[in-house]
Amino acid sequence: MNAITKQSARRLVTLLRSEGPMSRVQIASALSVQPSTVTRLVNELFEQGILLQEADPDRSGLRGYPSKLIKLRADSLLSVGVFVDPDTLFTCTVDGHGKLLSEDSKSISDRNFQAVLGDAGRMVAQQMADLGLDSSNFIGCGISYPGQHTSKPGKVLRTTYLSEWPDIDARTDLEPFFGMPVHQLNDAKSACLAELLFGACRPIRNFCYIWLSYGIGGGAVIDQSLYLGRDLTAAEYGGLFPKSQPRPSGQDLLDTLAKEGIPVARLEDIPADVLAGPVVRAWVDRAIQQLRWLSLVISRSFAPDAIVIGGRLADPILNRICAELAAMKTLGEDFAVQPPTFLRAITDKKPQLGAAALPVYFGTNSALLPVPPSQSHAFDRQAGSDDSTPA
Amino acid sequence: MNAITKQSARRLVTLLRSEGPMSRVQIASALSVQPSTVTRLVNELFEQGILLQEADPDRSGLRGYPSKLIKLRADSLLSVGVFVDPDTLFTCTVDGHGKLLSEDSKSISDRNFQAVLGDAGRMVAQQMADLGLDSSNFIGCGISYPGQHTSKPGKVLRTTYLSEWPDIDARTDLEPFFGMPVHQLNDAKSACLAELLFGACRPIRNFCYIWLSYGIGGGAVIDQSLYLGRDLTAAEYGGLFPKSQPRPSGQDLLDTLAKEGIPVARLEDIPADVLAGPVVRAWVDRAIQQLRWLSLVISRSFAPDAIVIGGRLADPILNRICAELAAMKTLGEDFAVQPPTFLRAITDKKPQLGAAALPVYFGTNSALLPVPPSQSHAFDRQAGSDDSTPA
DNA sequence: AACGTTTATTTTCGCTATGCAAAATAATAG
DNA sequence: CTATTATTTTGCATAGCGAAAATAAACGTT
Repeated sequence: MNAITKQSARRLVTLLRSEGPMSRVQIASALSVQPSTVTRLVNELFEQGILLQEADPDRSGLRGYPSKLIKLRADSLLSVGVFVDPDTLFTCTVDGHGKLLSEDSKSISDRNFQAVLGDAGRMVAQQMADLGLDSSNFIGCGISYPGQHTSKPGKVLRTTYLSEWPDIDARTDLEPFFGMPVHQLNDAKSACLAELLFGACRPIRNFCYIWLSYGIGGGAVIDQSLYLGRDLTAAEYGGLFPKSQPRPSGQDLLDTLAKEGIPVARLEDIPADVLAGPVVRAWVDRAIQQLRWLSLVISRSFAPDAIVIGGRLADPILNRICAELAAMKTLGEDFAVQPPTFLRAITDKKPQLGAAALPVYFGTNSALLPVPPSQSHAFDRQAGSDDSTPA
Repeated sequence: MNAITKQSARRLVTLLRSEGPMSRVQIASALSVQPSTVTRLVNELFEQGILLQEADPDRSGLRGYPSKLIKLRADSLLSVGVFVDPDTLFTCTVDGHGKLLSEDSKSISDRNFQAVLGDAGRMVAQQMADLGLDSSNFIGCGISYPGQHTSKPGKVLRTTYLSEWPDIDARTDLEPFFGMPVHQLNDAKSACLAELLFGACRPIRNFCYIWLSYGIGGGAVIDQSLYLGRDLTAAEYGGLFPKSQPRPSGQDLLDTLAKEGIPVARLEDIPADVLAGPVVRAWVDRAIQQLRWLSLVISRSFAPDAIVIGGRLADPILNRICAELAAMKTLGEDFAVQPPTFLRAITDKKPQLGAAALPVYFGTNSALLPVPPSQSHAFDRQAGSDDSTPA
């Protein structure tokens, strides 16, 4: 009874997530539908427990029927996120606003598929029980891990660490572990969705996400919808930086540090003094030049409103990269139009959030385009018609 | 009475243009609607003179109700195209299959806006009269010329040659000259649409077009819809090749020839022996390397099914570029997925066709996505619902 | 060769969901 | 108490669906 199936209801939820609470009239205008349609949709979503209304503080004291603000109910659209780091398993539950209700982690001793997923299922079950909830309260579970998508549709990612994992079909292979619908995408695209649904990109219609982790990934959102491209390989920016060359990836940074006699195992373990030191500084300087070039490429191909920087690289590094890119007057010659805005991701340090965003996205999102085609030239003319003949 | 307003009707026309003639059942399956819906839509479009049906030759000799193929009526959806070269004005009328019904050209003596558009209007009126038609038989007029789109919405392109032209609003400033709806896009994006509607890209859902003319432009089609990006600047690939450096543009080729003592005024005027000679060969060799890099960029950002090469560069040059790109085993390191197909455009030598494609596109096209969101996980569960309470 | 059978496709029919325009309603300011 | 404004309701039109019926060929049987 509660899956959001109507296209317009999905557009409504997507709009509210993007713009925040709005009145019915504003919604109607934004979706290009009648206010009455909004009222009907909103009433249905009230009954499904997805929306709430509250008094509009901005309008108190003004004339007219007091508008009420329609907004997403925080405690609805609960979802589960599972992020599989090569070494650690992260799980969480989140509400529809992306607030963590619970989280847990466990180091991975046995990378066997059954073992990891079995652990994940048990961790999730425990968290649900602790919250007094069960799987029927959740819209689904998202699973993400680093890797590249391959051409096998519905199958899992290629990834070096988990290469012994079988080809996985989300529906048949993963759902038994969780008892709810399961969705999966790689770490970068999941993080991109977290930023879209819960993070800094909520109000941005078109953006590209540059994900700087151990590897380099990305995502592209067009009109509040993830654009995946052929074989889900759109915005795989890592492929633009050959692994044989210096590249702005976390692994490259760790390798650089090791070569300089500062061996560090994980990105999180880089000490603060090293982060502030000359080796990291020089590495970031070079990375910024490479990412400036990437930003130019993105601007000239996708022309997004914003380019978003996020990943598991240390915050000081990503902050500096973002700030310096944003400060650049131009990304290249002959820029006839404004360069895009640069934004710093805010959900990237919790990769489980990305996973948890998947069920929310696939269960509620819809392109925010007006449904009726633009009739800017609705002339009523057509060759071959016999309308000219009077009846 | 005849504008195609229904979303599903537009999807149907878009599908038929993409796939060619199909039976009603095939259409229903492709659009994810019921056969009865297709029958109703098809009947409406028969009455509007847009579709025809014919016997299905493949099915003769088989049991069962003989399916009939539904197809676009060639003599419907007539449109007018106006291409403004800096030196020459090209006009044409085309049918819905992109067949030229008439064409005309006139060298531009006075680049004044009123003068050029006045000439265009008169040329078009003459062609319509010669065909025994008038503006009511046409769905609209497209205007295109070289230049870059700017951030002014609905306004005209920036272009060096026509820089004295005023900001133009298609509806108010251009329609009076033609007495029908007018649409405009720059030369590259118009050519991209011609290829989508009339040319080699009809069956391709996602592709990127590389337009090599005096300048370098491009277009990106996602799900049979033109993706424009912010300020219509998506896929403006020229911006990836600084004008201060050698670049794969026609102007660069002419400059190169001039430097070698072979001055040529226009791309069409390069003699065959020069085209086959060493200067052009060397230039093309370098252009191919640059375009290989561009193709890598496109593959990693858009991940299209195909990359299409077209433009006003001489056919031997474009043919060689396309063939050599297609023959490359890989565009870069670490290609986990197939590189895209390379296609040679077939409508690029008639830039008026691009202009004429605009009214057809804006009047009939629609994204080919299924209208209902994919319900691969149509579980009916939702936190906060009171459905658990028995009535 | 005639005629019923099989098969695939198309159409008809009744119903539901969606959406729109106009009227009614509710709250507030003056 | 009236004007203003935003929302909701009402009545109607359209789009799309599922199921059943109708249709058009070819096959099999006599």
